[in-house]
Amino acid sequence: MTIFDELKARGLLAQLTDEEEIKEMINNGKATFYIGFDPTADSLHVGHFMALCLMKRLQMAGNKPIALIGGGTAMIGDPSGRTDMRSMMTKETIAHNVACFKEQMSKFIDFSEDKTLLVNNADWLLDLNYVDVLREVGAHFSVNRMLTAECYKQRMEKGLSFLEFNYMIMQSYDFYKLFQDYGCNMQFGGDDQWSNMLGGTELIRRKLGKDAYAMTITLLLNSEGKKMGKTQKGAVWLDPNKTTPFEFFQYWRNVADADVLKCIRMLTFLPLEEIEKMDAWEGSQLNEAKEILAFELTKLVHGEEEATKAKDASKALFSAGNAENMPTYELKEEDFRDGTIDIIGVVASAGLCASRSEARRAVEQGGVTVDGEKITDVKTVYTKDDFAGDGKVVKRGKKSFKKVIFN
RNA sequence: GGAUGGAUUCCCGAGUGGCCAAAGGGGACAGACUGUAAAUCUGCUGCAAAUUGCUUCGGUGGUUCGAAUCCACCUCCAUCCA
Repeated sequence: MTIFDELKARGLLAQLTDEEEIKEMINNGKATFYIGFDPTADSLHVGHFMALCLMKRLQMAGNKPIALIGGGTAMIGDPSGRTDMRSMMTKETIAHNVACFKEQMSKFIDFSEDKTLLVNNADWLLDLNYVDVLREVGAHFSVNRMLTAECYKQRMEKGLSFLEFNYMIMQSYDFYKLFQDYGCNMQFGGDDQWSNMLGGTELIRRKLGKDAYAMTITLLLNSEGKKMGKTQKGAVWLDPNKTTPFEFFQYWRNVADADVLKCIRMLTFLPLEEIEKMDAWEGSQLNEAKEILAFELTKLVHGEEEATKAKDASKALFSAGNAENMPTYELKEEDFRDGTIDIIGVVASAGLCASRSEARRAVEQGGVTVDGEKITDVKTVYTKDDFAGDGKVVKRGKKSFKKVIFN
């Protein structure tokens, strides 16, 4: 199976400028492509992960990848897919994020021996001269045309600053620059980047009279049409300090029935034949598929050892096993008052609830369990000895829990 | 620069002197049912040493016994005019 067919079968391809041409190029390893990552946070998330996987797949097929970190474009802020204005980031924040991105990326992509090029568009964008850019690049863009682009249309109602309006031009310039300096003839990105990417191919055609191609990856949406990889608390990060391997595992373990197969197909490297077999699964059998998805992804992101640990911890929690790999909270001296701590204090201190009020509610509603025993009396009190040794397993709701100890 | 409308809790949105920790909806959380899914039903949703106290309605001052609500100034947003 060719790489193109595989990408297609996995449902990864969204829009292409020229299907036949792109197919020919990537199947034969003739593409030098780039994917841009704007450092808008200090960690990569699932969306970036998909792009990195694509990079890897194409690289394995002999194509040459360029990872572009948008240290320059982040100064502007991409309005695509946003209904409100991005808050501007300080230059210091961006610099810090760039460093974090670089480090994380090197875990997924091999940058040795020029296998993958890593560039930062701050290196060329920051030195641009305003008037020169207007004359050389701005002249090739029609405002009328730009305004009809989907990403701006959405913002016409809520407001769009001139700063953000220029984002497309900056990204187009990136492509033009990479085309000239590195022979980069293709750009990949999320589907929300489509208009920005077309800007680049068009700029290249107008300025150089040459063809460049663009292709977008399907955005990972759940059955309700919302972007996946987001929780109430924010994104699902790849940085284990921001989203622990266990939380990461649980996120995928808990996806809806309707979304499992799609996720497995798009995110994992499992062979398509195996995935096709799972297609026949239904009902509670899908639980197995969810576990496979969670394990595979955790393995890709955090390594096999962490993935196994997360799997064991999850098993221990939901089907009684050993509590060895559970997340643990160690009570501190100041958590106790007069040598004791009430159940509310335990739940709140361990971080299972954001406040004591919330913890109180959880207990009152019968959502708190200590060592498998439901606690409904808010006045229940514990001593330090209760948490000695192996401590106690405190659960809030079905899925939040911690082993609480005191030494 | 001018005119008008606006800013309320996680989000949308009511409230226009006391009955307001603030209607209603969404989301989130918890319970029941289940398969760690979905749907449905119920509860709950500012904080705390919790029949009470404290802090919140863009910001700062003011009027008043009492302000989300009235006044002044400021900041930001939208629409129209330039």
